[in-house]
Amino acid sequence: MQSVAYKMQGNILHFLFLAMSLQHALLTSLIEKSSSGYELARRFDKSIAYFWHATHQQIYRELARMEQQEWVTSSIVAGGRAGKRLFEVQPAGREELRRWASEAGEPGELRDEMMLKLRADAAIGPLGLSDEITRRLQLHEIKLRNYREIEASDFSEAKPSRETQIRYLILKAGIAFEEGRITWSQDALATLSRMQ
Amino acid sequence: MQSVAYKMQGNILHFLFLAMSLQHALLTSLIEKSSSGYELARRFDKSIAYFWHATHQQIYRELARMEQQEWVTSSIVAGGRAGKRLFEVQPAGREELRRWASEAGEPGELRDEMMLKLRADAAIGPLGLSDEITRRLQLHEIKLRNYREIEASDFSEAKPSRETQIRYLILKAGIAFEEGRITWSQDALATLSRMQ
DNA sequence: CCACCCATGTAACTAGTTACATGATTTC
DNA sequence: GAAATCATGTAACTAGTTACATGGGTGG
Repeated sequence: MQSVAYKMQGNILHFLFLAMSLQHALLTSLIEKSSSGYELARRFDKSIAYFWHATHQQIYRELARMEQQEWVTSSIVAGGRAGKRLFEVQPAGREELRRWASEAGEPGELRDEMMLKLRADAAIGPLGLSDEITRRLQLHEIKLRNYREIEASDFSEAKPSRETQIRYLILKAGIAFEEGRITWSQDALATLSRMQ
Repeated sequence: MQSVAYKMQGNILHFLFLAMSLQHALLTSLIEKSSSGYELARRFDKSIAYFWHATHQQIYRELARMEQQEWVTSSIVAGGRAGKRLFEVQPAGREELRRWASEAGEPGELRDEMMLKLRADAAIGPLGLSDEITRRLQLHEIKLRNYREIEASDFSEAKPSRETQIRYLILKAGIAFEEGRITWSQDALATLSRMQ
């Protein structure tokens, strides 16, 4: 959250803030595998989507910024489709990733609309939220099943590598989160039906 | 997430999207108690801050927008400090709150930087994240203790009202979240130290 | 030849953050 | 009379969203 650099743009002095994380997520993803913006967007949806979503527009914008800062370079792929560019992380990008990782940060917020809707229900009377809670409960159950499948297929080795163990930790955070939401949703449904 | 209205502004036709939630959080807060923007910001930090933070600048901006839409009105307080305005919710505001509550929505994302840092650690080698995880573990423990105190003081009645039961549900979501993070952090610390 | 996926991008917005600014009232 | 708190706001940014636009390649 501290400003660490500034530059001129037009006539306006302005500060760059370096608590941004989408860039760091992309750097990590590109270190794992150099890719085009499109591939990155697809992979992001699959691997980071446990806890984050980003649109392709955002990703292209951040890639352009990172290229300006020389954290990544891009080159047009010969054999690929017209215009396809391969992004690769440069030493400055790796450096930045290390710097960012050692920074302190805030734990993320929960930011769940349902909590607001419950407050509204308490304030202006029954709003019939049970259906929506049931819908969400099902979504959480589907997510949890997916995670459990990944767990069974990717993390059952006897002697997992360091990398595998870390990726498992991340998955377990997702599993715990979904389980928590499921338990809570069931509690909420029981409470609401008891009161109706 | 659907567009439901449009209007002219300058020469540009543009759409209004009504999935916004800060306005609905403020409407609920104002129904509970009509307040000035300043009081609202303080109260927001206390009651909604389990899962959401908003700055006073954001709150004043949304209050101005809601006044334009006639969801709230404001009047200068006679006895108060110079310029103090009391905001009150109008029927259109209550109507809007009901409409929004019956809408379907997406469950919130987790969006935790630490997961990204762990991925980076897996990709470019040990980054020494244990200290930061320990720091966060302590933050979660403090939050949990606070929630447990609120639980003991506000939610021990034998026959809680509907409103109290709903507010307790919201608190329990916060408690479950913090407990989940604590358990996960301990697991992560154990895994990292085993590998080091 | 048509639909679908790959691939890149612009325009224009809404939401959230940070810095700066001002002044009144209460408390010590 | 100085510091803390109450109270409102502007300016200027960064982050994220939605709509629109374009075109090539692949599979049926």
